Amino acid sequence: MTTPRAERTRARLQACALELFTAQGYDATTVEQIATAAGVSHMTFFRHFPTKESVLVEDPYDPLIAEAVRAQPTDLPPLERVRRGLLGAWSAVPPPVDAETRKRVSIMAVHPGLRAKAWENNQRTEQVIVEALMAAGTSRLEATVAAGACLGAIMAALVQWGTTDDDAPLGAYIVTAMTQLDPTGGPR
Amino acid sequence: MTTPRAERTRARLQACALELFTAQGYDATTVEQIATAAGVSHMTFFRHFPTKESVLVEDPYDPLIAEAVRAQPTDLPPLERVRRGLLGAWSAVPPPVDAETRKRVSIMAVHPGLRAKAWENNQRTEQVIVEALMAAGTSRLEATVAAGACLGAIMAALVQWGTTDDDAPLGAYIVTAMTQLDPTGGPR
DNA sequence: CCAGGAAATGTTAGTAACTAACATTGCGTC
DNA sequence: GACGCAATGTTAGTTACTAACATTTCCTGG
Repeated sequence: MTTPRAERTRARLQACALELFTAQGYDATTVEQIATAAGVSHMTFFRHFPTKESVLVEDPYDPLIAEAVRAQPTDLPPLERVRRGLLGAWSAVPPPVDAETRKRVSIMAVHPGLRAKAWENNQRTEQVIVEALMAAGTSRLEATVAAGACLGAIMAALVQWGTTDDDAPLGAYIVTAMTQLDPTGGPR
Repeated sequence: MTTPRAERTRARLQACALELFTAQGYDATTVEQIATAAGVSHMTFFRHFPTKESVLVEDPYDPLIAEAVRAQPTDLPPLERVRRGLLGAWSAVPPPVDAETRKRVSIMAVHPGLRAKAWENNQRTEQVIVEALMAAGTSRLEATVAAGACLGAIMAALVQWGTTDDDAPLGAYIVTAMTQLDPTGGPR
């Protein structure tokens, strides 16, 4: 039900923000500047994005991931279920990764504060995975640890992908990360 | 070389902060209030702690961890080296965990923003582990993923310990977390 | 005991990310 | 073309944090 006008200003804000961030750096860019560049006031910015960082992130894949984890056979250990679930979710519905995505990740990857904020998002994903596991009888501690480990690994891979020059696809990094958590050592 | 006077005000600030946080919540407590409670100005607060959150955290164990990881046999896979290193560092020099520590962790555990900030600290630890692994010839990607996975698991265990009522020692949670990453399934 | 100097703290003024309350403008519908 | 609601603007705050400079406190040597 989002109005087309709102959607346009939202996109404009995102584009201007990305441009300014790459041009002069994240910290050196103020919300006021972004808003002005997009032709709106700073209040409008905050109506579309709750925080300055949120203009860089968006990640509506949580339900998908939860489903993929839930679909794993319950006789596997929790860590393995999360590992296969994440891998499966990725290969089933690979999110679009374009040049803009890369730019966004790059900005985040080199900025400790932003990486931390990105982790805040991860926490929501973690919650979702934990619930999926607990629904199958796993204890909360085991579930949280399994989710934390896998997401920690994926986050690390994401940051690496964002800082390297090499133009391998993000998917390759994700697969590497998850394979490393394979107790069998995975395919060699 | 820290002067005794400075050390005392630092401690006073920490104590007052903890008290106010537990009494009225982290967000509802202003730095000004903490400073006033400690009998100093807000500038003094920031001279001792770079940010508001930093009054809750401190974690000078990075060198220890790096050493423990470095000491692992290099023919083990990276993840296993980190896993054993962290487990070893913990059992070798368990940090003092008192009621105050628990209070601090509790405050952090229920506050998403604070958890994210705590992750910012983790990143420094991650860096240290990555360097230790790379010194033994591991690729940066593999090293980062191994460190990210283990720290993600430990972080998850820490948060669980901070939110549960059960008074099991933190060490038990850490061991559980690391055991879950054991590819052999660990001791049953 | 007191003077000198450095470390710790205070004062003041400023920036930037947010928030709340209320006014205004644009845009589709009847 | 008026009406009504969503999107935006204005204004005035609060709070974390920084910089520059003034002041106090405390230790040390004479």
